[in-house]
Amino acid sequence: MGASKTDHFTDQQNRIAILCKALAHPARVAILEYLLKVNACICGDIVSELPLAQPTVSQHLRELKNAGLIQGEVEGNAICYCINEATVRNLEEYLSDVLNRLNNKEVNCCEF
Amino acid sequence: MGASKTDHFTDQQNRIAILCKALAHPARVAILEYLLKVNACICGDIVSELPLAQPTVSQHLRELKNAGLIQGEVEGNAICYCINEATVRNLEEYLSDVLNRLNNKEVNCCEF
DNA sequence: AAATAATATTGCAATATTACGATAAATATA
DNA sequence: TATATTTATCGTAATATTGCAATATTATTT
Repeated sequence: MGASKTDHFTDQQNRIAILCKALAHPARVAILEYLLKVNACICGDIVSELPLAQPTVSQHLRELKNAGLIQGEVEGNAICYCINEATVRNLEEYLSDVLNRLNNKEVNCCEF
Repeated sequence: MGASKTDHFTDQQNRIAILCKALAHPARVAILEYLLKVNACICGDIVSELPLAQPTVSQHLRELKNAGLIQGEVEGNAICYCINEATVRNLEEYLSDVLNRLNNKEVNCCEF
């Protein structure tokens, strides 16, 4: 095979997996951090910041955009990307909830 | 290609990418949630909970374990898995930090 | 309108992931 | 010790991801 059986999982499980997959490559984490660091965020800057060719960066940007983690805006003949806060928050809140539920458990059996 | 250029990124960027990759499949998110829900955490239970064959589940469990998100303990002739809280917290804190830095930015240019 | 600049898309090769049947390994029980 | 039970590993097919050169697209400038 090679394709995952998304039908059998809940919408939330699929959504979290999609968000995580978008961050499952160090280049895409680096893009996120770069967008965080700078106040201008033109695609060309990202290309020169990363050790990857322009088409590769463009592909990574598209994956981040498809997952809703960033959004792009046409700015002259360049494109300005920035972080979509709400989506990052979704993932953060999910993990926060996991930690809360974990702490409210009577036993987390293997944990010493 | 197909292999990512991990050398060119920071340790943190690689670590975050590894954690996210471990959660980049709905089955592995489902495993995490199942471990959260139950107080016993036997591998066989996970297999019967998921719509996947036993070797496939075993493979997903190994990936979660390799990323440090869960740990397994021999329990008779079964194996008891549970969530490694510290690792989940690492990821949650990273995202929390991203959100903080985002809110402290003067401008997040594209965000209306 | 032609040339320039910035980003996206296409096509393709190399590698990784996903899934599972068959089988092995490890432990428990009769 | 033989058998059953549980989980891991191997082998392999199908699909996905990664990376980039070549090229297309879009917008700007001359």
